[in-house]
Amino acid sequence: MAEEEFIQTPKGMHDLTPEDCAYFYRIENACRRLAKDYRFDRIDFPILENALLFKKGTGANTDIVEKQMYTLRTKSGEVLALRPEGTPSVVRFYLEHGARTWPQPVKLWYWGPFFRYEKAQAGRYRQFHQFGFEIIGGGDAALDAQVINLFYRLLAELKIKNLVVEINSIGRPGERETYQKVLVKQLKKSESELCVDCRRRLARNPLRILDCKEPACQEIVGQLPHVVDYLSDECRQHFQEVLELLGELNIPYRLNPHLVRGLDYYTRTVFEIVQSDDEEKKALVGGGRYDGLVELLGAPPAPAVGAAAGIERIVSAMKSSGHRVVYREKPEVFIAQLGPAAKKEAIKIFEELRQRGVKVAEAFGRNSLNAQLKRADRLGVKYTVIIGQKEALDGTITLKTMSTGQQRFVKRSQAVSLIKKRL
RNA sequence: GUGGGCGUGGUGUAGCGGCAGCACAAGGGCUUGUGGAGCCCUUAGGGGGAGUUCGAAUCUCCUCGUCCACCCCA
Repeated sequence: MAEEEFIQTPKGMHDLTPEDCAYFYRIENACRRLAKDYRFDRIDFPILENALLFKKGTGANTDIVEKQMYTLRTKSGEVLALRPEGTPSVVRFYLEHGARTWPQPVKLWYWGPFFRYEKAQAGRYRQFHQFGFEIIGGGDAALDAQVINLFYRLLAELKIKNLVVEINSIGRPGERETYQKVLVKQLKKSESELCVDCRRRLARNPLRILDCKEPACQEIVGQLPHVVDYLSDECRQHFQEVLELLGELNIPYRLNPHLVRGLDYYTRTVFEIVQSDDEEKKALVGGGRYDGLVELLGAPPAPAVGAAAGIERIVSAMKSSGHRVVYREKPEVFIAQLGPAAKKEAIKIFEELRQRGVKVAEAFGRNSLNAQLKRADRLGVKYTVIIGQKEALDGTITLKTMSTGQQRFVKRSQAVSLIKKRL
């Protein structure tokens, strides 16, 4: 590729090509539209945050914080982190801007790059993009349903096929602990039959054993009680209500008793929206309720629910669903010119047409008419305006209809309105 | 973080120890002012570094990147 060392993107970082940008733009437009409809306000927050925000918020023992966070120390000794996710920042924003005094609940959305130091794979990058929708200050099950609904409609609008909402409730911390204890007790009995990883998980993160893929483990897991059996009446009812509302909204969901999310702050509802084409299950959206996070970050408690979507993953899902985004509009008219006097005229007529809303293309950097017409043909324009020395002197243009090859002289003064009329 | 696969012009690929080839794309020409078909020409390549060898894209090692699985997650 290069004689000398060629500098490439760092591992796991990627460029967005014009095509990628077109997809991003398409997705962002859909977000904006739905944000408007569901009354979410857009915010942005810094890419660098105090590292403590994530240690406290996301959880110091989560993989995201423990292993995947880019942290750095500034010259003055502050410890900052490249944001690995958005939710703690949204809560920080809520507190820092006194949004507790705004009409509740506060509905916010964001969009931007996030960073996690992990081994890159398809759909998993070190710099990736997410958008998220969060509702803070409301505990009603209808809000859980609204968040799920919003993301589901968004993906459906982007024509992504085979969408399913996977949902579970993990209750409140106390209930989860009780469940976890039961789990550990039961699993200890058959510890020797578990895989190596799961034996390790038993001590560190027993809930993770639930979605181990080893057949031996799955068999054992199949006989275990579910979290939902350990929920308080309140939580169970909340969950029931969420499910009923999803039913009312005709959202296809699948109860997944093994769905446990990796972040500490989740309570009650947890969900993912997955695209499942033959065997492969790709999570496009993940989220849930996090009633404890506001308090965890040092404010009077406020319930909240939200979710985030991986934009790169949505793009690949759109592509695999056959949704192609056109990133360059087809022009209607091409301006070809020959000679310096003609070029002056050409650049003016280009501008006049553009101002009249005509989609116009040119190749001013090219001087052979042959090459210009070739370009016009490739672009598939309906008309080509040809201006040469002769036209420039006569005050005319040549208007060529590409499909038939016919051409006629038109007075320069009438050219623009004539073209406009004939398109 | 662990294990494995793969890196050849811009893109997709062939050759598998002996002249680096093809297709598409791009630019130019055949046509000094006329596109589409055709023909011709041009640009451009083995990720990087060491080693083995008379000779390496091809074998070995290192390194970088990428992909897959695990892990985790968006």
